[in-house]
Amino acid sequence: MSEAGPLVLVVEDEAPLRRFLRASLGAHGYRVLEAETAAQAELMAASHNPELVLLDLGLPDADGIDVTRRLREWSRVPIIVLSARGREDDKVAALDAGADDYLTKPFGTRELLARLRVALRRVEQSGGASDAAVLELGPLRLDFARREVTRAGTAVHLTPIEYRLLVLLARNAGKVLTHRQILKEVWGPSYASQSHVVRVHVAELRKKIEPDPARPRWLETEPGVGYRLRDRSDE
Amino acid sequence: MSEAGPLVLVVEDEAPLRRFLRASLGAHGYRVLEAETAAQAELMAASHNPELVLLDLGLPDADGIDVTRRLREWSRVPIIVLSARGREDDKVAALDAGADDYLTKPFGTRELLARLRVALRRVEQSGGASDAAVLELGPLRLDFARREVTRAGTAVHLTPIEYRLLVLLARNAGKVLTHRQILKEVWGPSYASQSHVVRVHVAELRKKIEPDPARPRWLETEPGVGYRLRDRSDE
DNA sequence: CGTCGGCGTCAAGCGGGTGTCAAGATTGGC
DNA sequence: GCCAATCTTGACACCCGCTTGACGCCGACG
Repeated sequence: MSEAGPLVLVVEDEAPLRRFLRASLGAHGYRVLEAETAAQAELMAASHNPELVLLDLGLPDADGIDVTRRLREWSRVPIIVLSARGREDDKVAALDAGADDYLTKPFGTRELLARLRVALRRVEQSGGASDAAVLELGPLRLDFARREVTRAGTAVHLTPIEYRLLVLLARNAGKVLTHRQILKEVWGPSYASQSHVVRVHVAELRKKIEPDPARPRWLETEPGVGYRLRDRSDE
Repeated sequence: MSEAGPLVLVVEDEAPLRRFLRASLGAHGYRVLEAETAAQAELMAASHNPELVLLDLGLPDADGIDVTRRLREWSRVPIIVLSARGREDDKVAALDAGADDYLTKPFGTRELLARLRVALRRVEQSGGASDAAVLELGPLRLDFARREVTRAGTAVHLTPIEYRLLVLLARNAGKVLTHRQILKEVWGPSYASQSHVVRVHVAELRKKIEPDPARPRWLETEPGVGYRLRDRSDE
């Protein structure tokens, strides 16, 4: 049950402190990413999408406050600033730039970990409100948070597999998905090549979302390849 | 544009500091509520539903950490703790009890205001996910502060687990919560995959809040996924 | 013109998830 | 230490939904 803990990006140029943070966080189950410069930090934040950033203000190549501001242009990841500077102006500047917390060195490990938990606790309970909550395709409407599908305003009841199938197709609307892709995503990697199951469930799905299931207008068959959910209405 | 600012509840027993906070906050556009004791604080939090709480740890009638914990049983309002105690253990205890920030006296006004802005900024962009003191869903009415549930006007007695279960579902009304989510929130992270317990308690809950428990209209099950509490009354 | 392979449809059977009840186990109050 | 309330655990029946197989249709191709 020891699954991977939250991913934390540590931005710190001094090697000893960096090592210390890596050890402390690692010992408490966090996965740690490290960056030594502002440039590195932004790259890693963009590519690895960490769940929290520990940011030292005293970086060699840029001011930490600028790093905070630039991160905030596209990300809401919690940022905890670590700094040797204890001046009130520095704190205010960092916090107003978008930081979530500010610790002055030297700080206690237990306090750092507690403030880390606070930041992570918050993103958790605010939930995944960020990812696209609702998708509209012609008369179809998928509400992922509610796990609810409506067609022309009326609710449609879908079984678990039908729902997963429709979500997969809708997320790739317009694109053709092969039988193999569909099996892998909906049924799991172990189901090798039983495309018959797919056909049956596609038929069920068509009965529920197509005006005339015998002549599909939305969920089209690409013979020999797979299926596609149209994203445009007209021909 | 100068509408009434955010409502802040100041919990502080020393009159001079209380006056100072009132003045500082008032000067920056905040509306200020004041409480001198833990008992007062809880009452005012429940009745006025402030957008932030400034909490002194050293209250005459109760420990501030207990106040935090009790507030967290029904509210997610940001709590910033002010304390003369600078010991790391105190900070960790307060933060883990549910506080969002911890300032050691003496603190600078500008830093306090900055940390206040951070806390308020967060609730703002998280989009106010149902965070009221009392919630109404069809015939159901949940009073979080009083820990009281009524259905069609008559009080309903709920066991601790039933109550936590209902609160969780109500806070996410309309959304589907998976068995795993429910277990983690109500029973704790250690309970891995014992969805059987959930079923039993959902059944108990239905007996108490559903008109016809055999045919659930509000607490619906999403087969293979989890449960959902309806927020819309219609069919 | 016949055959073959891919696709859609239907029905049957089975398995797993769900609801329900009741018997222990546990807790807390007096 | 006992009683009441509550939570857990197990057993069991039910039912929905998934799978599987059979069959017909249609176009491709020899």
